[in-house]
Amino acid sequence: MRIASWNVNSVRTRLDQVLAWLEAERPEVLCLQETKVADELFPHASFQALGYATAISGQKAYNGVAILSRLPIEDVQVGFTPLLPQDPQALDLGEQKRVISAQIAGLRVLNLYVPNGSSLRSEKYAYKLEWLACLKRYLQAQEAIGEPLVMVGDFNIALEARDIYDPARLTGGIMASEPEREALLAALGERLEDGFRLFEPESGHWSWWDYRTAGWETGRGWRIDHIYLDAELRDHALGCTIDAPMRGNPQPSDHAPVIINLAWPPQDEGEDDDEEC
DNA sequence: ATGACTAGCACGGCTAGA
Repeated sequence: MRIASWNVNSVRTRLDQVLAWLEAERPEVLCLQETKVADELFPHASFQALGYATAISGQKAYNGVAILSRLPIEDVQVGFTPLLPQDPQALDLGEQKRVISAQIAGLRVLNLYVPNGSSLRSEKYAYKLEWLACLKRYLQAQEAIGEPLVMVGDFNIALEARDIYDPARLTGGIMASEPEREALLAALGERLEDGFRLFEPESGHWSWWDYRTAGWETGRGWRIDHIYLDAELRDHALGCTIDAPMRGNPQPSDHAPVIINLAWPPQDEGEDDDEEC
């Protein structure tokens, strides 16, 4: 099965592009970030017409996440609070709609829109670090449950020099500062690893290009959209790609889709695979 | 050093993104 992640920068503005991409690619699951729409205005019917069930957590104008799936969606959870019921910060952070998860094909699919942080001196940067600290607690609680985990989203962090077009200039700034990198690494722990880096060690692969600097036209990008796998799912990973050409569309999102291909559900490895003659 | 461009809200010029 294939699971994709795409920050669409408004699901309504991008609706035709998202529908066309779904028809062309037919992933089992697509996780959206920055849907920028209140739940009552989410375009459920357009996705259902293509065979995708929807689970959403949105708000007016900002943020918003959604899971679209051709496989049945079960046990949808919104925000951090379902796994951190006694955590007051988890409740406060839930005002911004950035977290949704669901059980699909026996997997826990967790879709995140990590705060950007704006600049290192901004209150939003402190919020980003608090949010990541809460994510760490959340993932510890999730690990205790024992479901296989795929964690996707817009992380708004480039973890390494090879994830930025000009690391010499940009390292240390927003999306590439040591505190936010450490906070994300602490949340990942020993458990979660970047699916893209299982297959591609080289630099030059980006998932976001700035509108303002004509980043796409000049090849200046960042790899800030990630798909993380636990050890069990790493054993089933077949490939991970970024559909960069989508950034070259007319009126594009500033992000491109990232797709992981998993050999899941696991096939029986026993001897009862005898075929009919 | 700063801004660029895009989207939402609402219809003028902000906020926010990254």
